[in-house]
Amino acid sequence: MLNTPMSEIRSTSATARNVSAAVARQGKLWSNLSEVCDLLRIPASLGAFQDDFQFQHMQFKSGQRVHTIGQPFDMLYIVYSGFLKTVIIDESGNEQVLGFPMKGDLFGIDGIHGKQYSTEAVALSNCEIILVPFKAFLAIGRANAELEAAIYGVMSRELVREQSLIGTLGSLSAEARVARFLVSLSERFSDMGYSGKQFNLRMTRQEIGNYLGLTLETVSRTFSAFNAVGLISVDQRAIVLHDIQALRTLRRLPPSHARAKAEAAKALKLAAANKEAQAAAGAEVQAAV
Amino acid sequence: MLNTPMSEIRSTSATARNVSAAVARQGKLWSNLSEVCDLLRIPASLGAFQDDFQFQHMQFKSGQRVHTIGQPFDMLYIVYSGFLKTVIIDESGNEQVLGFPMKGDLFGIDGIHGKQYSTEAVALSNCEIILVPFKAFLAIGRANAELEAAIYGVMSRELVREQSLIGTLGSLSAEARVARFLVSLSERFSDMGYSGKQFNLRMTRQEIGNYLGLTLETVSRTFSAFNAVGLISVDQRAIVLHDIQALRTLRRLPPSHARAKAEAAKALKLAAANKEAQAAAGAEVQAAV
DNA sequence: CGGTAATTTGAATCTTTTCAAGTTGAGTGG
DNA sequence: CCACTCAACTTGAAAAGATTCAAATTACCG
Repeated sequence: MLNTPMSEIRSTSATARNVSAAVARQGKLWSNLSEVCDLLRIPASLGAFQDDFQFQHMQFKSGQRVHTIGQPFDMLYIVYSGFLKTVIIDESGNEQVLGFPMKGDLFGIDGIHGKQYSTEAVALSNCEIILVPFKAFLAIGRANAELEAAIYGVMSRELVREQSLIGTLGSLSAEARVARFLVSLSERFSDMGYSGKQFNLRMTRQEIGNYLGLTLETVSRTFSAFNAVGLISVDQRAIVLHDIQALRTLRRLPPSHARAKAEAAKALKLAAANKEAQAAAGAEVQAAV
Repeated sequence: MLNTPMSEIRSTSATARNVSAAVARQGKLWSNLSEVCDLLRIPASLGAFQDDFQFQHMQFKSGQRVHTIGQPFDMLYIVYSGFLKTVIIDESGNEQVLGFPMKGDLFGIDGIHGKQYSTEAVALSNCEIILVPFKAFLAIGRANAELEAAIYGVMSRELVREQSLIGTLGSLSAEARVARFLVSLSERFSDMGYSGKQFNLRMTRQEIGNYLGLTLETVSRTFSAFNAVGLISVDQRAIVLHDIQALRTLRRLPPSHARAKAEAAKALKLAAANKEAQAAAGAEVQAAV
């Protein structure tokens, strides 16, 4: 089930298709300022008239690193296409996933302070990345005051995103973390023009668990539990969200013995009654405390 | 024990004392740009010659809010003196502490994106805060290119600080979290010119626990355990760090039954032998995995 | 000096992790 | 094209770690 590749769901514009074709041929491309602003979700009007700035693209194969920890900082990066993860590595070599940058996301900001990157960005798929030399980045702000305010806004957005992750790690159960992770992915896919209801995960259970402060087994079990109560369908990397609102506010699933009772009740009845039991199990999902 | 008030440990400069006196009289004061740069740890040379910018101070009593969630954004804030906490509040009213701003820290950045604050800043003691209108903040950057780069650096620093918190929440045991929290406080106090070895906590166990993703009981127990093995001394809010390096790299304390055995051994012997057992328990602290 | 908030500590419980084993799936070479 | 292999994933059972609930003690504010 659910093996539809992402590319078939994608709502590709004519421009995007031409661009992809071009990339496939030359593996290289440039973006102008207004395209970059558009990607970063900065009101287009601000950067529309500036064509002095051109930004080079660069291709990365799955597994390649865009930048590594300790590497001298001189670039910011914007995802043009593909999926990545950013990680920090502590003194004993343990990774901590900080985020999963995708189309329109800016990364590398951590390098400004300290003049070297404190994180590592790894491509999870083949990626096309826009290179933004920090010097150019500064020059843009100087050239246009409104744009500069918008740039601060983009950095602030990153900060808020991280704060939200802190909130997730600091106070939610495993189930709530996984649920919100799925909702957050859903929203980002929607923004990108993909389906927010069904999509393929681009990262492993290990990476998800690491990101959420859980083990891969807990992530797997939680997916299975959500699947069992009908909140989602999972098959490996393929996900379908059946009740986004429930996922959004979920705090805990009913304890498994209660679910087992529900299962038992379901088993006693037959086909027709079956559906009602399913619905009941779904309704039993707890929301706020 | 350890009731020395912070003010006695403080190494107060002549300027700072005059300033404090002035504040006590008028409850109001202005800072110029070079003073602000100094506070933010921006190389002094950059802002030294600019006297066009003046920033107003404002007093907050313990418990007062500097800004609240949803409030329209138009200011950034720099701590001149005192201690605060910043929190987010989720849809069901639960707080999550994000940080404890103190002297020299910039906060309010989260408000830039979205034009309203997404966090709340609460004074934990009487505070003096420098108000930096965002317009002025932008103007500073425009007036001086080098300064602008430094400003981005300060924002980047905040981002890195949050990433480090994410790493802590995502992968460390309760004991390691508390240990690193103490080390981090120690370093900040040192930077401020206070003692990094002994200090008073400005926040409750509840607030520490919330910040670290733990319950207040776990924090209290962990303090007690560190105290028992001689890593620190605790008495209410008063803390003495006896082995900062051990705290920095600590992953787990030996299981309590092992410590109990050590205690038993200690009980059998007497005064002189006592000290050796203590040392042994200290040495037993595990570091890397 | 009384009253409330903060802290400590114990015991039981619950969640998540750890360890272990088996399954599935994609890619590779014969 | 199929067997083989490795990584990813799933699931179970036991163990560990942290939380919850409860009670007692200690500070601190007015």
